[in-house]
Amino acid sequence: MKRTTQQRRVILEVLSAHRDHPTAEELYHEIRETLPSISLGTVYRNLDLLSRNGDVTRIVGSSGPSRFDPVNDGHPHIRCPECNRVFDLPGKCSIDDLLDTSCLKQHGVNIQGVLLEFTALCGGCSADSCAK
Amino acid sequence: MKRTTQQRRVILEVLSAHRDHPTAEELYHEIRETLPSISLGTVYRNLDLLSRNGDVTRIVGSSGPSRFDPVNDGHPHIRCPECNRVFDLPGKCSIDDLLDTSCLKQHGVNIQGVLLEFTALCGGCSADSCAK
DNA sequence: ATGATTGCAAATCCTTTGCATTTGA
DNA sequence: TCAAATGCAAAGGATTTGCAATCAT
Repeated sequence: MKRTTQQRRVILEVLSAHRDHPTAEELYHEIRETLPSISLGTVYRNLDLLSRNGDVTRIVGSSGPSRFDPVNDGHPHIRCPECNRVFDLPGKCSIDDLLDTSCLKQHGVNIQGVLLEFTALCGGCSADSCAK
Repeated sequence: MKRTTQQRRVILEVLSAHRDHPTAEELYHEIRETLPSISLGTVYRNLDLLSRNGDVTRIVGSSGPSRFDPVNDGHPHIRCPECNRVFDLPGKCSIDDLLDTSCLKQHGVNIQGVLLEFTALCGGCSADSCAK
């Protein structure tokens, strides 16, 4: 049975306060300010559990470590290949829209999840590129 | 300057003969039947080069190693969370369709790539689940 | 009380890299 | 000829796992 430990609560709190999408390691360092003795393994274990549970979203990318998103509504992400950061995409690209417009409906497939990520230079790195 | 080595040619040949999406390690074992002395590092190096070059597609998943697809037309994939295999999705879900229907156009973002992967139990694992 | 969860560290998995050697243009 | 590519093995980064101790219920 699942228990509400202090660690799990703080991990979710700290992640939920993020408007960006931190890595497990970044969360770990941040959480250590509140719980100095928490271990990296515990952060990984809980992020895994929370994402399996649908409380948060694990964003896997074409490179680098997983990032985590406290919002789990199936919205798409966009990744900058330079700095490897992930941003939310605004607009009506929800999971439902995707499924509606996709070829899945007609196949009667029971979808458990959608992984959608666009790659494009972000503003900062785009500016850097011009300077190069 | 890029050279056509025997290794690179055979890697591309073997991958191209696949209708599924093997991992680097799977390709490595298969290729060793033709080139017994090829190393895993060379397979990885070439798959990386080929995918950067747009000759093949690297499919990163929410778990497990990367898989590779000889077809690079931006078609979406579907992954079974049980056996972790990746299947092609038929139908008109091309990268262009995605971009047309997405919220990206109106943002004028210069997209470099799209990562689209649905998760659903495949036929085999779905049947297994019922037996459990 | 007791099973879930933790901290710690070692292990594992996947992938990349350094370097001496070989090979294709 | 000579830079690109290879084989080998070691290193690397991210994540998972085993285990004894702790903690929530």
